[in-house]
Amino acid sequence: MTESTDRVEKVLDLLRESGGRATTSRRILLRCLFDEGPHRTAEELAEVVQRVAPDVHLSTIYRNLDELERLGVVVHAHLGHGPATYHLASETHGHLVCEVCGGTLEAPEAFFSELTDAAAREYHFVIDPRHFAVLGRCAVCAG
Amino acid sequence: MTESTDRVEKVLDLLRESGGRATTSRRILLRCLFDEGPHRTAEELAEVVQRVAPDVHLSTIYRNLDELERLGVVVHAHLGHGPATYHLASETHGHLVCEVCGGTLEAPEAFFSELTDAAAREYHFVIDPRHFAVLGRCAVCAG
DNA sequence: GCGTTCTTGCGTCCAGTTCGTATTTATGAC
DNA sequence: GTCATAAATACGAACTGGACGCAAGAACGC
Repeated sequence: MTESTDRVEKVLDLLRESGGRATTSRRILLRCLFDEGPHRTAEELAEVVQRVAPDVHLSTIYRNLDELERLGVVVHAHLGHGPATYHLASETHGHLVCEVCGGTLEAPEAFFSELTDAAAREYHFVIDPRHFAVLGRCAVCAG
Repeated sequence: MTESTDRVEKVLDLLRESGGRATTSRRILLRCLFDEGPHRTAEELAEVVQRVAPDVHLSTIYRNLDELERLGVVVHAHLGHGPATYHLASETHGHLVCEVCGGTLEAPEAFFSELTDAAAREYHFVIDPRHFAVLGRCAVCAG
């Protein structure tokens, strides 16, 4: 608990350094991001935040997530259809998402390195495997 | 023109075979799909169709695209943010989409084969590289 | 032709997200 | 501590992309 509080305050310092302010809703949101698992949608985060501070509005969550993303603290990813999910930038990875059951597999960035290299070589294109999921069928649904 | 008319009629035959009907709006939509370039959004297609038949409703476009997809004539792909794009199933390929400028590169399915193989090997996951784009930065925007 | 069934147009509704605005709040200067 | 000021907030409304229900219209088999 104390550890995640430390990390929260570190990010708030970062916010202040860039002209932002350390507000209650940001503190709670950050706590949730550090304590809860990854792949949280804005709505899910809002729900958790609102258990502590019911007045925090969903649009505040969105704006704070935007701000945190601009600071490089969180990133969002689109895992197929449906809402975007947010997680800490320090925990990035690629995603394999099943089109049938919606299950997601996390794959290390290294898993995409061959494709990334090929894209750079053949198209001078720098792939970011984190922002969008790679879709397909999982072991169960493909069988 | 005559050639694409032939192709349109062939699809309409397919529709009839599966219990569907050959309607004016479907004829025009198919004409657009064959004549216009790929990567058309439903809205763009609606605009083109409506130049010929202004009464065709956007929801009709959606429904017909769904139906054509069920028949395997067209497929849709999500190229990053924004609306889905539709193109002929015979012209499938993967997409590399630039997050900065929005430009899209088409890559043959073979380009993804190593990743596809690795996913099958390591995760028993069957990748479909066509449905969602791979995001990143194009040569210009990465430079 | 004629009835059946499919399709269409229209309006409405939905999720996910963004935006405008008046009000509140954190922060630095005193 | 107090105060001015700029930043953030709550709230609601708007917006985009798309799905849906329904009554009216159009294709098709006979």
